[in-house]
Amino acid sequence: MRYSNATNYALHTMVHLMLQPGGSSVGVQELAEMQHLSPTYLSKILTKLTKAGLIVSTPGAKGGYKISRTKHEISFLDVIHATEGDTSLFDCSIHHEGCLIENVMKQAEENMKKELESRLLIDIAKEVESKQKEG
Amino acid sequence: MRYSNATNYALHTMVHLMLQPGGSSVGVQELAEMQHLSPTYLSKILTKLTKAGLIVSTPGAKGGYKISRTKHEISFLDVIHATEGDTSLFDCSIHHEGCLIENVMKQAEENMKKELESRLLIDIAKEVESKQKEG
DNA sequence: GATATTAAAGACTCTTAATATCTGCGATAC
DNA sequence: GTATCGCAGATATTAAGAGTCTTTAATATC
Repeated sequence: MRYSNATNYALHTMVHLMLQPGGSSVGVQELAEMQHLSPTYLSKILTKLTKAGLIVSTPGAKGGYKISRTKHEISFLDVIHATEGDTSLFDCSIHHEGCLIENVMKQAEENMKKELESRLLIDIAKEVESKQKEG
Repeated sequence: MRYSNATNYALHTMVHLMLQPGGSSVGVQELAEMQHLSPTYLSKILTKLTKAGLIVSTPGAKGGYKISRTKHEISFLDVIHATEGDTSLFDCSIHHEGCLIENVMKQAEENMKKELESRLLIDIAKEVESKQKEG
C-alpha cells in the first residue's frame, strides 16, 4: 500500500516548474537529469500531468513544459489524482453495498484526500525558494 | 495504491469472531466458506493475526480461532498493521531527509492512521448484531 | 519548405508483490 | 493411537509498477 514513484517524481517536477522565473518552459532533458531519470520515462508522467491540465506542453524546438496558467492553486491531491488515477483505498469484495467495514475505510480515505486537497504546491515552492536564499 | 484483499478478509474475520457467543473458537473451514475463500489461503492471513496477538489459535481437534481476551479494544489500525506490515504511504527517493513534499504526505498518512486507530472493531460488531436482530 | 528539436503514443521487457494452492509437520482432543 | 486441526515452507499464477525503445506528430528557425 504505497503511492507510486511516479507520484513522487510528478510532485517534485511540479514544484520545480513553479520555481521557473516568469513561468518559462523547461525541457524533459533538464527535468529528468535533476531527478536522475531517463527522459522517456519522465515524459510518460509529464503527459499525464498535461492531460490533467496541470501543466502545458509545447512540442517542437524550444518546446518543453510549464505550469498551466489557468491553475494557480494546484493541490497535492490534483497531482496524485493525475498520476494514480481514480483509485480507492479499499473496496469490500464480499458485500455488494453498505458494508460497514468499507464505510469506515472510505471515511478515513475521504478525510485524507480532503487534507491533501487543502495542501497547495505553491506553498512548498515558496518554502523551497526561501530556503535557497538562506543557503 | 490500495489495501490488499488480505486486509479485507482479516477485518471481516475479526468481526465474525467477535460475534461468537462466549468467544468460542471457530475453525478455518467455516471462516473460509463464509468469505468464499480456500481454507489454506485464509489460514495464512489468520496466522498473521495470531502473531500480532489479535486472535488466539488452538491447534488440534476441536481447535480453531477466537478473539484474544487480552485485547478487548481492537482498532482497524491494529488489523491493518498485522496484515500490511509496517508500510508507509510515501517515501521520497530523491532527497535523503527533510523533503518538504514527503513531510506533507507523511502528515496526511499520520492523520489517517490516527483515525483508523480510533475506530474500534467492537463498534462494527455491535452494529452488525443489531442489524441481524432487525432483519 | 527543409531541418533540427521536442513532446506523444505504443509496444515491449523486467522486476516485484499480491494472490493463491499444495504438501508435509506438529499439536491437541478423544 | 488416531483423527482433526493449525503452522510453515515451497511453489505456481497473476497483476501492477518501473523503465526502455521506436515511431509519429508538432513546432521553431533558417
